[in-house]
Amino acid sequence: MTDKKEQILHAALELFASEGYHTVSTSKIAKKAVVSEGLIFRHFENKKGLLEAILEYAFERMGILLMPILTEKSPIKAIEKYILLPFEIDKSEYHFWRLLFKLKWEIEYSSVEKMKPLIDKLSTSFEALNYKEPEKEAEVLNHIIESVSGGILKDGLQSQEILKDFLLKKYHI
Amino acid sequence: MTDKKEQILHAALELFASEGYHTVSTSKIAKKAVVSEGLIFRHFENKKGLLEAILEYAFERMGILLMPILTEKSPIKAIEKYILLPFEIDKSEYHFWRLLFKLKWEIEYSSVEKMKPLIDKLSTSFEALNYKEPEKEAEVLNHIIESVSGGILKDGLQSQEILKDFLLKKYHI
DNA sequence: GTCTATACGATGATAGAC
DNA sequence: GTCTATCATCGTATAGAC
Repeated sequence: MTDKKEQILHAALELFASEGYHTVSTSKIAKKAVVSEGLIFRHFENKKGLLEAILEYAFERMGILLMPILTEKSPIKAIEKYILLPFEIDKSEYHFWRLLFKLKWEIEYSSVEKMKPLIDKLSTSFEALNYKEPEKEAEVLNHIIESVSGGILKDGLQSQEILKDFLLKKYHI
Repeated sequence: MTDKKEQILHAALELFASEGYHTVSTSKIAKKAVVSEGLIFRHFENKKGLLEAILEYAFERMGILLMPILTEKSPIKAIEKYILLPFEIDKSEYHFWRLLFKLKWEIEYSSVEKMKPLIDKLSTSFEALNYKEPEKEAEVLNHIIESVSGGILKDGLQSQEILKDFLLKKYHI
């Protein structure tokens, strides 16, 4: 993070995440990153290019976060890990994930595609556990975790924490 | 909708819903409404005032939509009605609800408060049906429907329709 | 109630020097 | 790689005439 390009990326991430892409000006980003505004356009073609660089990084991070679930051999453990996911996110990364939730409605990106491997994993896990309709169980659990995650990012961990044990019990964990 | 004020409201709703509050300019709204830009500021103090007028209307509409659930005597029917809600929304009103989903992340408004009566209703319904932890069941169902609704608004009805019967079965309806 | 004209700051982006 | 200076355009908002 000693590099100015990194500084820009970092400042933009925080600002986009907390205030949204359209509301944040390049001038504001430059000030926060303590660089000249022009530099932003040298490193990234334009404002949208800056956003895309951040998104790329974000998706990479999401992949890393999901990896332990995708590689989990035990079906019950895979489901457990997914349920616990939103409750164990580090607070320092909230703004990071908030950005993805915000952008899902602000710009068009196919979250469906990105989540496909996860849904598949959950689906085979439920299948291994003899659930009647594993794909649908996977979709529903995904919906629950998605909305719980949104709740945590909007209103804080404590707003959802009571659901943690309840969900684990619900899925017999 | 013969009134120019109505025309502005209508145009702004459509534009905000499809493109977001911050991206849409007052000039664009004026063009779509076929009125002068200045008129917007006569009827509504400023752009934010216009948004608030729309939001007020939106919350009123949400109240109307939820009313049949809140007044439903049969607990099982109340739950059924709530599950069916996102699947039965008229396509012509999609942009309307999309606006609320978008704004939840774009500006700050307490969706939690607005949903309180619904959660309470679901909670007492689950209680009447002898569920062990009715409040939590209510929260989880609310999460499911919230995320399913989001899916429908983003990717269309058909993306979620397979879950309709599954959810009804899941809640023994 | 409605329109035209306009003020004026902010914004994304570029050019050129170091 | 980085900064300063600058620009054209857009965006919100106001004033005044009809």
